[in-house]
Order: sequence, then structure tokens, then C-alpha cells
Amino acid sequence: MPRDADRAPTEADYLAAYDAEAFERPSVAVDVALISASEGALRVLLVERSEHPQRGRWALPGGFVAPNESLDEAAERVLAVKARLTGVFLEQLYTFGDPTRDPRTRVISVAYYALVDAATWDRAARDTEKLRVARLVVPWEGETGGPVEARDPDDRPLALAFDHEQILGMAVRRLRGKLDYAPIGFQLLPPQFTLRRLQDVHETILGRPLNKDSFRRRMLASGNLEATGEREECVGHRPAERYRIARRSAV
Amino acid sequence: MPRDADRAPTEADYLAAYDAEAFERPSVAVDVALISASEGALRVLLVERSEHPQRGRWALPGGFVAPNESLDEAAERVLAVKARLTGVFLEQLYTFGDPTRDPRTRVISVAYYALVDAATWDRAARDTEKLRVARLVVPWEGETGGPVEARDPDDRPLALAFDHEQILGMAVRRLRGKLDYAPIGFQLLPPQFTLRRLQDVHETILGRPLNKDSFRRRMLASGNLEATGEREECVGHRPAERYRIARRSAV
DNA sequence: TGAATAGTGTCTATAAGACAATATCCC
DNA sequence: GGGATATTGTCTTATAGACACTATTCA
Repeated sequence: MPRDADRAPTEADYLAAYDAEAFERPSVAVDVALISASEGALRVLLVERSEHPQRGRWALPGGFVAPNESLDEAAERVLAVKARLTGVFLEQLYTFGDPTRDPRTRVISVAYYALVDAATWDRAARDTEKLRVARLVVPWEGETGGPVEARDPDDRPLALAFDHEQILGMAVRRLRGKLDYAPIGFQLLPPQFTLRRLQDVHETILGRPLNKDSFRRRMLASGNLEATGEREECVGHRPAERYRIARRSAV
Repeated sequence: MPRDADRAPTEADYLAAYDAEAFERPSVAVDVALISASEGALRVLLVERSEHPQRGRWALPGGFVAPNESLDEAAERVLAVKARLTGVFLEQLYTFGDPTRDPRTRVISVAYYALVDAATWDRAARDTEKLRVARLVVPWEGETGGPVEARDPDDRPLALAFDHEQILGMAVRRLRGKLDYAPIGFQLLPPQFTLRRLQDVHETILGRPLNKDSFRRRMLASGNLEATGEREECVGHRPAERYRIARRSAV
């Protein structure tokens, strides 16, 4: 890491810094990676672009930020309008501002990610012409980072619009990083779930198998789970107990 | 976490989502928390506002994003112009977009944090009328989060402008969260340093004492450090070996 | 020589991984 | 009863915290 201090800023630098209010203003949008997990893979909702630019490519649902709404509210609105979902887990991810990321004009995108369980998913976003639930393929391990691929149900790659490949890569990296210390695994499951299903979700996010015993101990010790007393039924083997998120999450 | 699916979006929702290009565009700025550590406390560079709004209050150095620069470039420019620093560690933090955060007009701020060692600091930003190095007081433990206070050299609180108290709080929280798994502690130290100085930095960031033995073991095992063979001099006690960042950081 | 901190070695407590044994359901 | 997975218990291993001890420099 070089530390070249004391480069003398030019007059132009000063002008650029102080007169920026006169600059042309960029458009600001939010793009939401709505993520779920099923059958061992992460899934994401994509929208086919019907207009130029990038017509025919697949994009994250997004929209421009209205004058009187906060960024969080804009993201919630996008979810409500495009996926018909409200009240889901939603968190800001990163802001993408390369001047050339949108060929039309300068568009700065504040990316969000949202997590839902597969059941809610099925109600909200069936596969249609314009809307598709794509499977994510992560070509890197751990928290290396980098773009990820989206595949259709026949395992064909979907061409993503703009820099949405990067946004999805960042989302997966964030998920992997937060999973161990933040209570986010549950968000991909229905209100009640067995420990095995929770482990499935963790393994899907991390892209690697986990030790069953250690996983049980960690989860139960975390204080984030609460036994319901109920059990699975009709499963062809000993039924597992169902858990839910503890009211006082953590200690 | 409620999961109220299926609220039918109104026509107005659709229009808001799709006609947003016609919206008035917000201004987009970057604000940089330039952070250092010395004498057991985190320090941050603040600029006194000479204009309304919030005249007389202290703000993070910032500037509007120019049409042809990326967000990272804008943050680098702000550092070069206001602190005369280039090549320092710089990373995007979070984007603040409350519609009322700036009373003039809608300003969305992409916040960054930068890390420098105290020596570079002293060269770059002496205390002047307009520029001040403030001491940060963190009124919460661990990664709880929340606003932090800035104090002047006489320990008097400095009134911060806009939501910069929140931005600083987010910066401290991010630092605490990343410290254990990302190589960022070195960024607050000169190119060569002893393990004790590194521990000082970690304790300052975390706001709590660390176990000396365990800290040594972890740091040396991380593979991020490289012994220089040199030692301290004239220290009135056994001189410690100096280390630097390993060329191949981590494995 | 003594003050002060660097660096090493050992013991203990805690958490993760491995493995075995038992429990419980449906067929 | 047999298949299949849940759940519990024990053992081993890695890591963090605690503490004692030695090493080295300058005053």
C-alpha cells in the first residue's frame, strides 16, 4: 500500500471539489437482489429487459429513487411492485457508480439484497415471460468475490444486464461473510424449520458441507433459536423437532 | 420479521416505478471519514463549514461526484484536495439517502472511510481554523452501533453537521467488524511497526484490552506479517522486532 | 544493577470435528 | 422388524486466555 502524501492539488481540483453543485446530476436507482435457496442452490429473481439498452438481457428488479423517499423505501417499493412482496428482510449492499455502467446516462445504483423463503417465493414470483427465478452458480470459493452466473431451469446461462453480475457477486460474498455472525440463515426459511433445513441453507450459501454436530451446537448455543415442541410428520424416519427464531434474538 | 406477501401494488406504484426517469435528480456526494489512531483513541479529520446550512458545524470532508468520475475516484479526489493525501487505504462504507438529511436539496451521500498512520496524518492535516483532527468517543460496546461523538483537543464536543455522526458511527462499527478477519490494522501504522504498536491499534479500534499472548500468536499465524530483522532503538527496555506487511498477504 | 518491556513455554478452558450409540417415526 | 434420520454422549484436536519465566536494552 503506497502512501504518497503531499501531491499538490491543482486549481482544477479545487474547482471540481467546490463547484460540484453546478455539475449535471446523475440519476440514482436502487437494484434489489431478491434471493432464496432451494434444492441446494441460491436463487434470484430476474426481469427481462423489454427496452433498450440491453434489451433481452436479464436484470435485477430496480427503479429510480423518488424525490421524497429514502433509499430503503425505494428498495421496499421495488420489491412491492415487481415481486409483490412486503416485510421481507432487506439490507443495503453496495453502491455502484462507474460512469459507464449504463450507456444511456450516468446512473448510480444503490444495490440491496433481500431474503425470502422458497414458499413465499413461489407465491410471489412464478416463472413468466418477463420474470424468472434463476439459479446462481458461484465460480469461486469462500469470500474470494467476483461475478456469479445466473442459469435458467434448463441450466442455460442467462445474459445479465449492466453490471448486475457484479452486484450478485457482491451479494453472495456479503451473505457468506455475514452468515457466521448475523442471524440471516432463518430469513431463507419458513417461520418454522428443522435444524437440518437450516444447515442445508447454510451449506447452500457457503457452497461447502458443514459438520452436523458442530452446526447443531453452535445454533442452539447462539440463543437465536427456540424449540416449538412440534415435530415433523410423515417423513419416513424419526421426525425432527421444529424451531423458530427466538423472540429475544441472541443475548 | 413479518412476511406479508401479496399486497396489490396500486397504479400509482407502477407509475412511480416506471416513470422515475422523469423525476428530479438528486445530487450525489461522497463524504470521507479519514481515520487514524493515536494515544489510545481514534481520530478523524473534520472541516468547519463556512457556509449555510449548518454553518459553524463540523463536517467530514466531502464533495459532489463529477459527471465522468467513479465514486472511488470522487473519494480519492476529496482526499487529495482536502487532506493532500493520495494512495491511502480507502473503502466504500454505506450510502445515506434520507430525503431530509440536507436541508438545501436532496443530497445522497456515498460515505467512504480511509485509514492513515498518525505520522502521515501530522504532515497532511495540521490543526487549523478550518481543519481539525478530532478525537472519537464511542458510547457503545462491541458492534452495537449508533452515533459517536467527536471531541476537540480540550475534550469539548464538536457539533457535527448533517448526519455525519451516524456516518462516523457506521465507520467505527465497520472497522470493529472487519478487524478480526481483514488486514486493516496495519493501515493505521507506519510501514514498519512492532507487535505492541499493532496491538495498541487493535485495542483502540475495539475499545477493549486484548490478551497479549493470544494476539501475538494470531498475528504471526495469520501470515500477514513479515519480520524485518530490525529492532527498535533507544527505548529504555528490550527493543522489539519490527514487522511489515507480508508481500503475499495471507495464504 | 535495576527498570521496563520483549519474547517463550506451559497449563487450562473452550469450541470444533469425528465417531459411536441410542431414539423415534413410517413403511 | 427394517430403513432412515434425529438426538445424545464421548473422545480428540485446535485455539484462546492465563500465568510464569527468561531475554535484552538503556539509565
